Amino acid sequence: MIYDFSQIEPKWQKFWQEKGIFRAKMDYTRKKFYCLEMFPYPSGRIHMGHVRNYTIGDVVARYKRICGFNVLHPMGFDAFGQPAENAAIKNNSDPKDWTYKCMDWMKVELKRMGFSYDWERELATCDPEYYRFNQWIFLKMMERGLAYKKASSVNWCPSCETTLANEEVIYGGCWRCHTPVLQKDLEQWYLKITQYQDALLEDLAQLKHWSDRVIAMQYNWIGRSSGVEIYFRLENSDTIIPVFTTRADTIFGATYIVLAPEHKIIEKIKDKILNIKEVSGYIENAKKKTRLERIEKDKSGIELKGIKSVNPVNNEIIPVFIADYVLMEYGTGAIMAVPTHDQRDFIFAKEHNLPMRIVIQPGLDDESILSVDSMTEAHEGIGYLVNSGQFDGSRNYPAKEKIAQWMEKKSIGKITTNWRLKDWLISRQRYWGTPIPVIYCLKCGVVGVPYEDLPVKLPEKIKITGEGGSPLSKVEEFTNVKCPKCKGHARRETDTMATFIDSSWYFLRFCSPRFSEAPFDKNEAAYWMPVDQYIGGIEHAILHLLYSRFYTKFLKDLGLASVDEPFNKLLTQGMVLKDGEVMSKSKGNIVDPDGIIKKYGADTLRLFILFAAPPETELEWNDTAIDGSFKFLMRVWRLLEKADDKAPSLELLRRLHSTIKKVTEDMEGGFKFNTAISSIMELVNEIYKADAANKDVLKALVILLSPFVPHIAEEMWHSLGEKESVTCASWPEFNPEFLKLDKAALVIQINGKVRDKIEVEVDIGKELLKDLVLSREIVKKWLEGKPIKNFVVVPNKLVNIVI
RNA sequence: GGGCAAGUGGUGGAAUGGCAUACACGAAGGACUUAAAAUCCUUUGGCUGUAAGGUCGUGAGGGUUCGACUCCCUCCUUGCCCACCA
Repeated sequence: MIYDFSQIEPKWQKFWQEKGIFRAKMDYTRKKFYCLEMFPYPSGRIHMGHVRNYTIGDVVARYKRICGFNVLHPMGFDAFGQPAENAAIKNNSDPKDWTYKCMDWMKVELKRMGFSYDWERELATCDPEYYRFNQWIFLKMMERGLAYKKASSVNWCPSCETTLANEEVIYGGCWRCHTPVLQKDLEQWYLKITQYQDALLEDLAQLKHWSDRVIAMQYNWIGRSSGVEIYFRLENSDTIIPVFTTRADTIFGATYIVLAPEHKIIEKIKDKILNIKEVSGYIENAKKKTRLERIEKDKSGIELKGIKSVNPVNNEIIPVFIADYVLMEYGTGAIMAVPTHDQRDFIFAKEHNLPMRIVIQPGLDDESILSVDSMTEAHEGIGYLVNSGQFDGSRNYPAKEKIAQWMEKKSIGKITTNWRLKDWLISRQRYWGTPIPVIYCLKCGVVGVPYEDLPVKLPEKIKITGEGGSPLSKVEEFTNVKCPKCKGHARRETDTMATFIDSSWYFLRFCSPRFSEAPFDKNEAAYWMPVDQYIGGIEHAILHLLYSRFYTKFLKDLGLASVDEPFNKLLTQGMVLKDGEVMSKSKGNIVDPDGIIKKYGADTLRLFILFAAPPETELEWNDTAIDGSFKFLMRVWRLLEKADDKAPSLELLRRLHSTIKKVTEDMEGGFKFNTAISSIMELVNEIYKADAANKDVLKALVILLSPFVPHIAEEMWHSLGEKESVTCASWPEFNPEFLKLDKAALVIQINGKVRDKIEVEVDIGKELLKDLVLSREIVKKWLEGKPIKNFVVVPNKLVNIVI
C-alpha cells in the first residue's frame, strides 16, 4: 500500500465539496469563528507567498472547525487594478477577459491545495454586483460630506498617467512603478478619512491582538502631534501668517520665518516683493523637482526682499524666506525658524548667514554655557530658558505648556493638534476600476447618480491604449448622459476609484455575498463580524488596514455594521525567501508551487511551509528539506500497516497525552505550528519505538494531523474504519492523569553547573532529598568537605548546591 | 534622524528564569541489496583527552540572581516601516 497522494488528494477534495462540509450558515446556537486571509489579486498563478498565507489560514480554520466552532472561511478576488489594464495594452486584449482567465487558473490551484473555503461565497470586486456597492457607499459618503471634490496640487505619476494618494507615494516614487512622482494641479475626489482620525488613533488601543509593529506603523501614519499655531503678522500690514510648532518653548529664539514655495500668501503679496523675479524662478524650479530631489538637496532657499515679519512675543522685525524644505502639506506650510534649537534651521541659517539667539541653556554652570559663536550644531535637548522674558529660568519642557497658554490668552497663538493623515484622494484616470457615480450638469452642478440607476457599469470591449489620460473619457455613449435632476444635457465623471476601495469592505460582503439591497445583510454581518483572525502580509499594515478600519467605522455610523473595528486578531506572515532573497521573477529565484504539488502533493507542501519556520518570521525555501516532510508523511502512512487493537503501553499513552497538550497549547497560544508539528513527529517516533500501533492512538494522531495535512488524514481516518469526515470529528482532550509521574529526574547543580542527575519520588521532602543528594559519590567528590552556603531546591526539577 | 523586530550548531529552528541546541535538514559511518533507491541503526557545537571526564560556548561588554539565550543597562550588526513632519 503506497502513499499515492495524486490519487488521494483529488478524491477528498471532491468529497469535501460534494458534502458541502465547508459551507457556512448563520446559527445563533453555535459560537462563530470568522477566519479570513487577504484575498489575492488575480495576477495569473499563485506563488509561494499565497501558498504560505492560505495554508496558515486553512490550518486555523480547520482547527477551529474541529474544535466545534461555526467557521466562516471565504475566498475571493481583488480583481480591479492596473496590471490587468497593462496586460490589455500589451496584448491588445480585454482586461475583463484577462482577469477572469487568471481567476480561473488561480481557483484551480487553490482547490488543489485542499483549502477549506466556502466557495459558494466567492466574490470578485470587478463584478458589477460587487462594485455597485462601492458606488452605493460613495453616494452615502457624498450625502454626508465625506466624499468631496477639491482642486489641489496632487501627486502625479507620469508613467502610470494617474494621480496617487499620499499613501501610494513611497520615498518620492510611485508605489507601483517607482517612477518619481510630480505635483500637478487637478480637480479630484477625496474621501474625508480625517473625520475619523481621532477614532482611528484611539481605537488602536482596542486591538490587543495586533503586533506592536503594526500598531506603531498605524500610529505613526496617523501622526498626531500637539503644538501651537502662532500668528506672525507681516510688517506694515494686516496679513497674518500662521505657523505650526511643537516647540513653543523656543518662540523667543525665532529669528526668521520660512514659507513653502507653494504657499498661497506669496501670490497675494507679490507686488511688494522686491526680488520677485528671482523668487518666481525659485518657485518654478521647486515645482519641477521631484519629492526625492527636494529631500536630498541641501537646504536651499531665498529671502523675500521688502517683506518683513513680526515675532509676536517680542515684536522683533525678522526676515521672511521661502525654501523647499518646508512642506506645504504639513502644518500650515510655514515655519518659525529657531536655528539654535533646530538642526534644519541651524544649517539654513549658517548657509544664509542669518542671526541666531540662544534661548535654552543646557546647564547654568560655566562649562556647559553655550554661545552662538562656538555652536557647531543646534541644541535640541533640554535645559533652562534664557532671553525669554518672564519665562527665563524655567525648564524648557514644562514651560512649553505655560507659553502656549500665555500666547492663547494674548491672542497671538492657538493650541492645536496637527495630523499627518490627509484626506484620501481616490480619483484615478484609469479604466479597470469602479466608475465614480457622479454626473456633471451645467445647470445643477455635481449630481450623484440615483441609487436605482446603480451600478454605473464599465463599458466593455473598449480600446485601451495607455496614452492620453482616462480611457473612459473617449467613450461617447458613456460620458454623454442626461442630468438625473433636470434631464438636461450632462456629462458623466470618467475617473474610476482607487482599488484600495474594493478591499476596504470585502470582509463585510463575505457575510452575505449575494445580498442585493445593500452592501451586506445587517443581521448576517452582526453574527459573523468581526473577523476573528485576519492573516496577510506586512505590506498591507498601513494602507489596507487603515482604509478598512475607516470604512468599518463609517458603515457603523450608517447603521449597517455592528463593530468599531473589523479585525480582532491579526497575523502578519513572513515572506518566503530563496537563497536569502525574496522570490521574484527578476531575480529568477521563483519556486513554482504547482511543480512541488506534482512531485510531492499538497500535504507535503503544506507541512513543509508550516514546519520550517513560525508563521510570522521569514521562511527560507529549501529544496532538500521538503523531502524530509514527504518522508515524514510516508512514515505516518506506514503506521496503517501496524494498526492493531493491542492495548497501548502506559509510556505511549503518556506521550500521546503530552502531545495533545502541547499541540493544543501551540494552537491556542499564537499558532506555533512548527513546534506543534515537531511534537507530533516525536509521537510518531514513539509509536515506531513501541512497535505497537493501537487504533485509538492512531485515530487521535490523525485528528491532530488533520488541520495541517488534511488529505492524508482523511484517507487514514477512513482506513481506520471511520465513515464520517475527519473534519467532523472532535479535537482530543488530554487527560492530566497520564501526565502525572511518580518519579522525577532531578538535575544536581553545584554552583550552577550540572554535575549529576538523580531519580527520586515526586514531591520528595527537602531534608530527605538533601540526604539523598549529599550521599552521591559525584557530589561528595565536588564538595570535598567545603561548607555548603546554600541548598536551592526547585521541586521535581533541580537542586543547586552553592559552596 | 525616529519607531518596531531580530542576532543560538554546517542549515531551518527549539528552549521566556532552572539539563542550551528539542524536532528536522545536511554530513559521516554501518545494516539490508548483485547494485541502486527506499528503509533501519549509530555519530554529529568548539577545544582537550585512549576513555571517563574536563573546559569554553546563545552578537560584544557590564549588571541583577543560588542560577541568565531568557530580566535590566550600554554598545555593535541585520531586517522592516516612517522620515527635511516644524
